Amino acid sequence: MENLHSKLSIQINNKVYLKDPESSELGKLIISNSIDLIDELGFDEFTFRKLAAEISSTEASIYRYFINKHYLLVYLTMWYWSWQEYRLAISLMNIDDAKERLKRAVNCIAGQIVQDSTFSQVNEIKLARIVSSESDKILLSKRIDEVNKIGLIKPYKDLVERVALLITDLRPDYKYPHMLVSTIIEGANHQRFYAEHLPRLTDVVEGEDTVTSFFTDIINKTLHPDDK
Amino acid sequence: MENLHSKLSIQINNKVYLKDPESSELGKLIISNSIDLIDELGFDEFTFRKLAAEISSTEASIYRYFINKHYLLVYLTMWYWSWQEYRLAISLMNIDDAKERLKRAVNCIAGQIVQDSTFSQVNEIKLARIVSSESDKILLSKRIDEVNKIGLIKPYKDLVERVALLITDLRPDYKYPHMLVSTIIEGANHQRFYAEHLPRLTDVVEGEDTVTSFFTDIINKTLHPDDK
Amino acid sequence: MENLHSKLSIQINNKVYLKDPESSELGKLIISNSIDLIDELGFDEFTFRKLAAEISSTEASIYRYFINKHYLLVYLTMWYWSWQEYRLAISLMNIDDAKERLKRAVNCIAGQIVQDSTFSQVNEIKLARIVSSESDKILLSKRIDEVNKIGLIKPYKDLVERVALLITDLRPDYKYPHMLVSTIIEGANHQRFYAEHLPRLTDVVEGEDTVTSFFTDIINKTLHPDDK
Amino acid sequence: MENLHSKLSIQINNKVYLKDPESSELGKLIISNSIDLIDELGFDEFTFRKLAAEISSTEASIYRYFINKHYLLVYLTMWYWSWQEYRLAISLMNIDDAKERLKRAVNCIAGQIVQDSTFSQVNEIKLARIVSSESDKILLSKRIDEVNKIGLIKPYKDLVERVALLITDLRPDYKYPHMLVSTIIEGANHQRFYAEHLPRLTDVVEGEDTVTSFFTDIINKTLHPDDK
DNA sequence: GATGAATGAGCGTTCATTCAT
DNA sequence: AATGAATGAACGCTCATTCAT
Repeated sequence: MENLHSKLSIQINNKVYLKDPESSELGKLIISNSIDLIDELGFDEFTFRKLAAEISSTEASIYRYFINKHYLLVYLTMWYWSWQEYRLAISLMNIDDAKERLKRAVNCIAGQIVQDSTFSQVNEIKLARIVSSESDKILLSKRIDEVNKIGLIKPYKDLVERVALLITDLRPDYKYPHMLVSTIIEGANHQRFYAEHLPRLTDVVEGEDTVTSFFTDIINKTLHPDDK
Repeated sequence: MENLHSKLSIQINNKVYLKDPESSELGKLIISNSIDLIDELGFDEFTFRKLAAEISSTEASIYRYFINKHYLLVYLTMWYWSWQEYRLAISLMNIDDAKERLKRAVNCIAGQIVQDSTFSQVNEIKLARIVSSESDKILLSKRIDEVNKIGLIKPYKDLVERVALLITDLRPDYKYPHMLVSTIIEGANHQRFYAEHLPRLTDVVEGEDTVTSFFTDIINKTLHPDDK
Repeated sequence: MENLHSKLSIQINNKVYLKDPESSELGKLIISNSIDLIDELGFDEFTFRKLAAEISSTEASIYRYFINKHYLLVYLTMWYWSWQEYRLAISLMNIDDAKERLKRAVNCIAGQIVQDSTFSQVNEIKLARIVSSESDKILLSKRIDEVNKIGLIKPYKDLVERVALLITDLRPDYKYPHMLVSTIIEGANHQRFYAEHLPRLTDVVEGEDTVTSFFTDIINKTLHPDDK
Repeated sequence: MENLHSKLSIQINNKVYLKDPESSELGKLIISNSIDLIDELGFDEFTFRKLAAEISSTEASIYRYFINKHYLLVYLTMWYWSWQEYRLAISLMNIDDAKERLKRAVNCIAGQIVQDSTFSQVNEIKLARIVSSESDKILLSKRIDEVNKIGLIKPYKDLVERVALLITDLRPDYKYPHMLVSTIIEGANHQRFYAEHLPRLTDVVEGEDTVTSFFTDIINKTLHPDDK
């Protein structure tokens, strides 16, 4: 497992940050506390001032690491998608059956997140909640082209691509693999949020992971129309 | 058609505003110019100060109508969903076949928006783009519970409900009609945005409305697995 | 009593208001509700907007009566001092002994206020509390000279004068009758406030009206040094 | 005198400020100029914006030192009372006779203020005038309990206590020492203001410090009724 | 005479950011 | 490398006030 981890370790494009937060204690504090704080306040209410107060440091110090709070959010989001791809890679190891591979992938991207103890300064559950509710502020933002141009969306596109390939492996003639994958990823995020706040937009069934069931059902029917 | 319009006219919950913007010239200016400005700047950069400058009025005057810019966005979004339901109602008139009704509904909610000359101060194309990229700031916001409690999300929930019922009409045993509908509506919004900015997340085919095709395909296969 | 009341009825200098609030129902509403509201919020937080909301009228309507909120406070305060002088006049009727007259006067100006049912729209207890804590904003204000020039402080000066004369009647050689009276009036206000909020500045004795006792003691000793 | 000063230097509760204004040049500018400006404009017209313009700095910089202008006024007032206690301490040094001690104390608290060159950035004459006319905005304010709870009124209460003890030394049986002291302090402030603006409330005698004489007379008669 | 609508002005506050140490 | 101090700029909001009806 150790060598796996090192092989698959999470690499973040160095254009998101000015100084790698992994390279110092303060940097790690910035990461872990920003996750807590954004989860608690929402991204709009989150500021470098509040973060600085939280870690007993100063705004100026945080600016050493990130140009602005938008880029910090991009960093967290990229980390999350990279981690998701890493999880997926592990989940697919030594699995050969295309159907089973896809099933596992859907579980990864639509299923519930659990804490991963490999990365100590990251609370993956909170981070998933942040990505859920705030990542649209990156993906649908006016700044998307600028951010995309320097490659910061790559981890997300890679994840989508990788799952899309699993679909193509299974059904080479299916015409919309990328749309299907990105719709599932983002739809799952939304549905989990609605389950808590706007249940009339969902069909929650007590005691099962309705979100996963829903998307698995779609995948099965969409890709295996004549299977039976 | 005239009497239809009056029957189906768009009513907005009066808790979103302090003073009905439909009730005065200034109010209408606020609506039409806020649509232009939010579309141009994005909601984060949009401020009452800028809007006031645009309509040669003052922030104080705008505050007579809306508590803050968040509620203005809620107003616009509610208007949009109400208008969508109104469009849907028209599109389904005198159509009896359940399959055809659902097909038309999907076209409505996933299809491209065109300008509607009935409502002069609203540019529906820009508004659709705003709802596309900013409505998550309402639906996924920390304030959702407060906003939902006073009934401001009702138009969206009603729209989802109405389409979900079409699904139930066709397949009474399908378990996830609401999730399917809300996923389609929001997925379509995202996909249209990606088509322009992040094509690797989509599967655009030149010369066809890929988004509609994609979701129509899902609907068909998900709801008619053994039809043919 | 009726003719007494008419003789001694409270006349307010007509320069404080634009339109006499006694002359209309709305005017009376303005008076009674402003007393409630200033007592509740403090004068700084009190605004014509809030008052208008309270009486379901508009700011513009209130401006028909008073130039601004400062003058409304002056009105209330003048009313209060005039009412105090009226109370004093009643309390001294048919009393001839100079000592007794002074004693009653001190009771009037330093004693606790009770509701007077003669003036229905005025809650004298609340008004006394307002005068207590806010009248310094008139008497010590930068605008005092402007307000004083048009005679708006007259009721207060008249009250002080009248009590000072009682002192002079008793001790013609006492040199500081006005200072003594104004110090007592204002001191009593402060002491009552402190009794509630800053007891370390007072010497409250359970079960007696310490404020009155304190000032009565001062009066007695200051004016009767060789009485015994 | 030097070592006395260091012993008795003025310490201000650090809850009034965010950053100690004594700790920087800007801080000292804030103090000295706010005294000038409040004295000139009155506290209501005084704003951080105007102060910032005066010292060629920005509101933001001032907010580094004080939460809001109310707390700045509390700071100034506390400083004033601490300074008064310091003056008193000096004035009583090596004086043993209780009567003489009290007499000096009354001179301190009721007498006229003169400039003290020890504290360069503070113009004590202006500050005294400010405390005179504005301190009631602290002591009688709706916020008094909040301010008192965190100890910001302590300097005033200490000063009152200290003088009250002198009274008790002289007349252990006198029942209202605190009321007498606080009445004198505040009465003196008012009387000095009236002498300038509302002479009919006072009994000014040309060429003597009437305010001091008046209160000294009260003290003497109130505390030594049978002395002669 | 009373009100509805609108507005000019300015306050308090916070933010993102820079500079000097 | 990290921080303390300072600041320019703008935002959100409210107030007092006026005008037209």
